[in-house]
Amino acid sequence: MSLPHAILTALLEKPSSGLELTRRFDRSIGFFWSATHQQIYRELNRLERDGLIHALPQPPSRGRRKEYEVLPAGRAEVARWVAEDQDPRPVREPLLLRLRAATVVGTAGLATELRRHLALHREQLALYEGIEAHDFPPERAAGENRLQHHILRAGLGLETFWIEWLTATLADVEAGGSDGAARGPGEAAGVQGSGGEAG
Amino acid sequence: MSLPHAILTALLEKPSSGLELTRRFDRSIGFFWSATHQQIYRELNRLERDGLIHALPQPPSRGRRKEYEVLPAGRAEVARWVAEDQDPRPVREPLLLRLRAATVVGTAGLATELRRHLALHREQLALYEGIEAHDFPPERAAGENRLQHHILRAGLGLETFWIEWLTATLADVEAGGSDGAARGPGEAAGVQGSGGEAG
DNA sequence: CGCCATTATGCAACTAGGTGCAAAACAGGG
DNA sequence: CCCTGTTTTGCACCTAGTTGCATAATGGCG
Repeated sequence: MSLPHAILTALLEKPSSGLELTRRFDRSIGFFWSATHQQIYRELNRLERDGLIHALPQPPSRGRRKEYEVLPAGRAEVARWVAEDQDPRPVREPLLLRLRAATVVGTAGLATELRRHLALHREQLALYEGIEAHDFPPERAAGENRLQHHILRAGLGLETFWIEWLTATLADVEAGGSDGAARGPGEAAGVQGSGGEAG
Repeated sequence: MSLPHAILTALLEKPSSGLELTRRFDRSIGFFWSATHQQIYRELNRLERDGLIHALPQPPSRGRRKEYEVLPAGRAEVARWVAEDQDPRPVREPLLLRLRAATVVGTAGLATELRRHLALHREQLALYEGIEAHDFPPERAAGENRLQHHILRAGLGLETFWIEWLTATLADVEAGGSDGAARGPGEAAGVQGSGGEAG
């Protein structure tokens, strides 16, 4: 249940309309929690219904722009949520599943996918580096915005990790080259994980 | 849509019943794609209906154990999926959102959460290291199971990244200590992101 | 045999995110 | 003023994952 809190945070930073929020999600908050405009409008209505935000007084009708502002109850809810016990979400990474599948059905087409992902992660890293250069120049390091910088560093670090991992994995996949099925159908039993069941 | 393929992969590795699959998800596949037994049973029925797997001939009735096996169509589907164009899923990380929220409403309670997450990630790293020591001992490196090892290394790398990041971030959060709201309500406008809108 | 804990499968309802499309308001040109 | 394209909000439906609970079979024990 993070979307409502993401929206509250965005509105605390700056009261906005739904469409403005959508644009800010696309370019900033969405790096770590993406949302479509439909989701955002739906959630704005719920938040207003629940008394956490309110629309600035305007005769409300369908296509008319509505500017929202966070109410004290909303701010309190965000503060509560920041301190809340919340376990890290389990990793869900289809690419790793596909790698595992490739050990059984063969690696045909896998290298192409790895290369494509590598390119995408490099692109994302470059984007983050641009933001860092712009918003956190070395001269005024250790300012008020240490936390913001850490958030960005998480993005930088994750992309860097994937680039390194993909590079290493790709090298082995290209070297191995067992494109066909690793073994005939029917003999696949009991191959993976000799008790410990790794990765 | 990864669950059906995860199940197919698991069944290719070793034909199993629903409950066996559930246990293997808990201890191995689920590290990168978790699933409950209810999800697994539901998906097994769909996969059978669609002709990708079939249950070994047994008089079928409610609580009776059913062993499943992958059909050729199922294996082909997995091979197709391995090579399929599939963009990396966008990051969804509530902890980073909460950090961002903390820059607005204050960091009260945040350090505790960071410490808790740090402990959990250290635990998970230790688990992965145990598996690596057991399944990939240094003497028989570079064997047939290079790919499996890379999968595990992804887990190791991610946990390592989070541990480092949490350690650095925690240091700053504990140093800063602006536990209360960073600024009075109402003046929050236009603070975050001077155009570039970082992190 | 009768009882009970455990194994094993499964349904139903709910939550949250994703997709497609519609409709009201607004802005500008003719 | 009217038409048209764009902005802005929103509904309806769908898919996937989660939670709570139900029910059948099985294996041991008295």
